Amino acid sequence: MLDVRYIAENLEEVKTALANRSGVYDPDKVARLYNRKREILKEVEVMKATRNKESEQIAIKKKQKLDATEDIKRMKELGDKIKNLDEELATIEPELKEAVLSVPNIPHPSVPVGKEETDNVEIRKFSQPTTFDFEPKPHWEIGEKLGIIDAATGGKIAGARFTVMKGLGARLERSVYNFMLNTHTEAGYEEIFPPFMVNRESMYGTGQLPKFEEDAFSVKNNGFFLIPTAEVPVTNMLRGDIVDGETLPLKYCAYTACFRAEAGSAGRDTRGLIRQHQFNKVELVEFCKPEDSLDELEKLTASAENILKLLKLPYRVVALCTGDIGFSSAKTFDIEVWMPSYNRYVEISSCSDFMDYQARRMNIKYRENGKTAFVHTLNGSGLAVGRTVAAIIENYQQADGSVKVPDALVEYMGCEYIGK
RNA sequence: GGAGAGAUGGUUGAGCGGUCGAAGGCACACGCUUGGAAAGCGUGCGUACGUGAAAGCGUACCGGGGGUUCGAAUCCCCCUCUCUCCGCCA
Repeated sequence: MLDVRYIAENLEEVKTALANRSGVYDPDKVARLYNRKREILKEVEVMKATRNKESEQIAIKKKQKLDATEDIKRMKELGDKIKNLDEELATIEPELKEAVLSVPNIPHPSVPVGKEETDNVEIRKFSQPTTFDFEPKPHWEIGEKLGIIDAATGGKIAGARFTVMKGLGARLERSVYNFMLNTHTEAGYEEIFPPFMVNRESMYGTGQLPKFEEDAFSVKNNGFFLIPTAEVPVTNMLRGDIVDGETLPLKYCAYTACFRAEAGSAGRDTRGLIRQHQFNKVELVEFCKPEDSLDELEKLTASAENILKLLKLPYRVVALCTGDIGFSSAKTFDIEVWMPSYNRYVEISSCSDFMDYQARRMNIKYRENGKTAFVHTLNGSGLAVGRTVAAIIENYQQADGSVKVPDALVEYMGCEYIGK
């Protein structure tokens, strides 16, 4: 969330900065409620100061066995007034909180201005779209034929958007995330294996709640949520903490399964591994000092890109425009891998700098030279495993229906081809 | 799931309804001392909001929420979490 006071005191500036954002939010309401809260606080704090002082006097009188009934009566009246004001505060505060939580992050000035996906800007490209001297097939057909992707059984035992990976398919899945974790830990990210379920507070912390509750799966008998991304448990590890500035940046990588209801995606990407209710992902999460965050975003994006480079998969990096960046993000790069069956680039990672937006919401600070300040948080997929597997199968497919194993994965797979 | 115990600052650990934002120890920071260190001594050491140029001052916070009271870390109620024992389980 943004700083409430900043919104109230720089209302026009905030509105201008958010002008190119999509969504509904009401900074005016934030300012109005904040100003009212301030008025009440001013009034009630003076009253409380009086009460505290006089109550002390009552204590002294009582100790001296003097009569204090008059003072007690006065304080009782004051107490009622305080109670009334406190009650008004108690109604304003949740409203204010809700209002400020609904205001999205301010895009960084370097973010391209635009309304939608088509206004995103390609930043760089690695390699060229794969060419074939035969008619390439989509990964779900290749996978089914090789007996490594079984959508039908997934549907039988769970439902639509669930898949069973078998044999070398299951091994490919495992190889890919092991390869990712090894690569990232060698690059200095600390490996985390978090819970796949989290409590409600954690979902609020990273912003999945309250706005996007329908996108998440929840567990009926205890109120937990299945994590939609490792960002949720890993970022929340530091919720409410003040860390020593010298430990920054803190860089984590985590493999988890991810669970998404995919509400509102009916009919989209119904075949293959692109859009599942459960998928594997390796996530990169970082906490750093404010002055470093834009550089760190570049590095984090490079770390994610490195996986595709090592796998020799063609990709491009896109800077999302103001209308397309996520709600909490100040700046986002998407990494898109070439997917022959789609005949276009498909998102495989989204790397975002949230600045202090998440940190303020989660109250994560660092201390340096005796002062505390909010950290900056960043995260990015490094990468989505299912989509990587799909991209490997499609880009490495051979004329005979087999799939060549990328050089970087041969040692993990223990073979050079799937289906030979 | 059953029974019991507990939750206080970075940590440990006191705290009779009143001068308690909270003793003491440890850790940490600075200074003195020293050739240098250790020890010793001294000083400092929570967060947020508000106000102020600053020092400071005000308010709130002792797991979370509610209540009693002129006044709550302390009393009452609800919730959450942790620990011990039992059961079950990987």
